[in-house]
Amino acid sequence: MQRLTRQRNAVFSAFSDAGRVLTAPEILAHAREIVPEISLSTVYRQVSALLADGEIAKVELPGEPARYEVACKPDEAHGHSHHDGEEADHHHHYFHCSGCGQVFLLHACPGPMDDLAPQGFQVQSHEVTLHGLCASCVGAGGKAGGHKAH
Amino acid sequence: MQRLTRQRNAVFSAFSDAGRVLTAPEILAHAREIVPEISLSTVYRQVSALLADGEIAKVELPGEPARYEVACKPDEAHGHSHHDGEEADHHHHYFHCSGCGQVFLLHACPGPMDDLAPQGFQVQSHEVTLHGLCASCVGAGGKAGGHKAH
DNA sequence: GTGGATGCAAACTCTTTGCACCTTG
DNA sequence: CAAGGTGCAAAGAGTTTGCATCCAC
Repeated sequence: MQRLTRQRNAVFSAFSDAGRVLTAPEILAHAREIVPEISLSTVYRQVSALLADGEIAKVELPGEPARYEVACKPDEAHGHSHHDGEEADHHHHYFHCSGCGQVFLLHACPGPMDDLAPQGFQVQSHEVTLHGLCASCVGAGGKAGGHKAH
Repeated sequence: MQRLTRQRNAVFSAFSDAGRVLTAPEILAHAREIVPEISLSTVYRQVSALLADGEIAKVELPGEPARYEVACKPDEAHGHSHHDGEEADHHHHYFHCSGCGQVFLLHACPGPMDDLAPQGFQVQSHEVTLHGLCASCVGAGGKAGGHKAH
């Protein structure tokens, strides 16, 4: 179904290059280092395909454009070709640095928070976003809040 | 500075009418019940003014258009604007119902989560969003997903 | 009467889509 | 060669802004 175009490869390898959570324009920039003529439309189309394939996951933070990260597919390469519809656990939380604007994956979860909801409400999932300064920005002078690296 | 226009009044009373967290188009709909000729631009402009005045607060949830809620201003009118740092800011979390799409304010907070961040990161704030079914939608048969309350 | 507020339309950001052309298998 | 992907441009949602008009003060 999916053809192995240079563009598809470029989009996917953009994640390996950066190894972090990327916006569509950031993916475009990385992909253009490999295929300079690639367009933003193709990035979005390949991102959609990769999302459908479960290769990457969408990361939406409040007030931010969508980002994408490589999905953690525990044992997809182990010969288990039978892929059950939903990958059970894309349950991640994120840290948004107000210094450089980057988003980092957190490897911890505060656990279920069903008790925060009012009586009679049925909690199905939760999202946590942390804001602050990443290690680099703390080192670079702490109070540099707000200015974006460009 | 601010003139008491019918539109400003209509926008502000939209919140009293609904008493919940509203998107701009929802504010427009409520305001039009009072001032039918009001435009979406004016809603956005009045919302900006009300935000600047601290009358309302912006509520941004992942993957959702911005919403607005009346700000809790503890005792701003009493002349005592200085507080002990207890709840100077409106630190709220929200519940997003996947049934009716409404957003509800939560009155609890899981507390600081600085330990979720990697070493060297400086956590300044956190946001929590719960997803699930509100009491009405649970009562209405749970899987009523998608239909909006008019 | 004057200046801030309004309504309309255009602009802007982010994302999706229609269409003619090109590439992969 | 044909199915499918690509680039460009245009369309959409959500939000902001320029401008002539209007109305609260």
